[in-house]
Amino acid sequence: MATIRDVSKIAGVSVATVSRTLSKPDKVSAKTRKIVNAAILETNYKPDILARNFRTRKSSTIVVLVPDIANPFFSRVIRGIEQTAQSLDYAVLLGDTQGDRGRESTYANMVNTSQADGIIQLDSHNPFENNSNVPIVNVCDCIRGTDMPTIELDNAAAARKMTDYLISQGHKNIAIITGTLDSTITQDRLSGYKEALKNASIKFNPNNINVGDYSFLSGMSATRMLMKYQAPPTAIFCMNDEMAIGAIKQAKLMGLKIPDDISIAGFDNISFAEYCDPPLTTISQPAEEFGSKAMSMLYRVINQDGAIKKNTFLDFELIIRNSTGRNSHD
Amino acid sequence: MATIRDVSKIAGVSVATVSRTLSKPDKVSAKTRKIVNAAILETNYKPDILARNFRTRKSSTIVVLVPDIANPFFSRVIRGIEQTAQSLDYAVLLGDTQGDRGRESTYANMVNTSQADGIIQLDSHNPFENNSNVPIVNVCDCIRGTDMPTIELDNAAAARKMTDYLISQGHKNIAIITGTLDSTITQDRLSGYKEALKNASIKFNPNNINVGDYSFLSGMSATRMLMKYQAPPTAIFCMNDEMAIGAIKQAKLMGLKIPDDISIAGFDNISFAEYCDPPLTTISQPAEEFGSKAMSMLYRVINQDGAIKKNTFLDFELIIRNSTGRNSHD
DNA sequence: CTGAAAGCGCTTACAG
DNA sequence: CTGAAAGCGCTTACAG
Repeated sequence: MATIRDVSKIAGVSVATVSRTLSKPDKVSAKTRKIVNAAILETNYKPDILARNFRTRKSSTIVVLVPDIANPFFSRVIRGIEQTAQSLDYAVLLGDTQGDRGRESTYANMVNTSQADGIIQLDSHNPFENNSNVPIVNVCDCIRGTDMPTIELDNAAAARKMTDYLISQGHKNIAIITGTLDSTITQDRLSGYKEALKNASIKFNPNNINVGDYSFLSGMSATRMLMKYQAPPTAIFCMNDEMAIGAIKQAKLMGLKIPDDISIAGFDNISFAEYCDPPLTTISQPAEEFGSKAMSMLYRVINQDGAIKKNTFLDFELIIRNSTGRNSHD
Repeated sequence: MATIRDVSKIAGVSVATVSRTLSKPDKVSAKTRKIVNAAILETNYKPDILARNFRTRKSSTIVVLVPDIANPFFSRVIRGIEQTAQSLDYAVLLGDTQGDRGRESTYANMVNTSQADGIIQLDSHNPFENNSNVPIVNVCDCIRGTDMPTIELDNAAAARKMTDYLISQGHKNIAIITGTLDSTITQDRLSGYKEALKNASIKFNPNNINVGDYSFLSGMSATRMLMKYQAPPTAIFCMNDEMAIGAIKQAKLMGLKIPDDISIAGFDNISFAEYCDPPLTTISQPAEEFGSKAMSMLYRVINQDGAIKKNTFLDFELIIRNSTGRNSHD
């Protein structure tokens, strides 16, 4: 590969001039620029970005910590991150952590070794033990009480909206299948559910809370348990669409009609929500926008360029489809 | 951040010795090692990997070119890449190309600028105009007639197996909904389908080929057209699961019973295949293994360490579920 | 507008 | 086993 030195020799100028022609062309005379550009073409010179990054002490790379890249919601968030990173000339390193703290800190540490300039964390952990001054943005599932800027949904409000809707359909015995309990998202959605019940003066029944883990299978097994109660719920609100799809499958296996016998709702509005049978009532989240906003925010944090908003909330939408309907049990 | 210089001063040794303590500890006396390690601890020194990469002329980073990260099959492949990359101490840069050649070559060019050591390409394009000597592995959707090592399925054999199975169920009028025609995968699966018909002495009907684009919607619209024929097909083989799920939705909308009125099969065995209604008959592909094998192969190419196999074929499996059944039309 | 020079933080032959 | 020194390919104050 040709280096800047090769170009400078052929052009008969200093390496400084070649460098300037590339980075600050207005500081170079038109004539010199022409000569240099010709030499660049001739040598097929491509600047060594690794060397440049090393010299300028910035990698123009960010790392995204994601619990599971194969999750259909996260993969859309990452698509949003990636698109915006491209337009800002940042490269995106993938840190699939599988929820493992060790992997998280390994990846997060890439900032300390100059391999990345900042971090986008999609999980509700702080990858650093104490508040460091590493640029980091927390998106989707956000920790409370840290200095990290967050981009999130008002998950309590969204869960309240869904629960309100189910109540409006005449449901009183409404179960909820939660995600893993250590996640902020789970906690917020749970409190939104409880609030809605309270506002409607419906007594909260602890048996109606079933802990899942955001997987299809946990949606199935939770539903199996719930439907064995003496007074089974007439509606089940699942904290994500996968669990709701699992719940639908289980309900059908038990011979139940949806939504006549049981209403089932999800959260996320993944693309399959529209294609399952019946189509899923759910909360739509702007997945790509989460990614895009997170990347823009991280850019501002890294480059101290623009206002840093501590907490950003994006809009959600209740999508009513046919997996839910009026309570026909009483 | 502490540098190697800081450590060397505190330890009272040269920077060379600090460097060796980290990279070739057996070349350093136990006593010196102890002193150096203490100094490293004291200063909380983290080697600057960017500087190291620059110095050693390798980035220990690879870039993966993927048409769409949000595709549930690709995201599993990437998970496989990422896991293996981790164990080989490589970082993974994400290149979501959206099928755009310009983006592909931008990302591929990162190897020429020292930002990456090699490329995994998930699409059937050569990102370089002419055969370059850039380390690259082509996986899943592979180009014919290049020097790139490929890791793929025998897609023709897999499509033949599915078609054979449908024929064995008494189907003769079997339609196929293809992916985009410029993809090698599409071509291979199409020829497998044709071969199977030929082997069974079933006359191939060009009207039974409907071109889709691997999306739900194209599965729906293709099915709408196919079912309007005077003699509509009794089975539809879709080249991926999304189109099959779209086809199922459309068939239901038209009041058809699956599989009684129409058998529908997919390809990929994404996680939703098991949860749609009826569960989808499909071809299972080892998505993670594709990624993992691709990464191992790329490692060997980059480091010229181990045998390079030009074409690797992984195993597929026919998964029979309830979206297909015996032809009950004649 | 241009060039000479320093230097980013490492690694690694080379000499001892 | 250890150190002094060169150098990876750039960028950027500084001087002119």
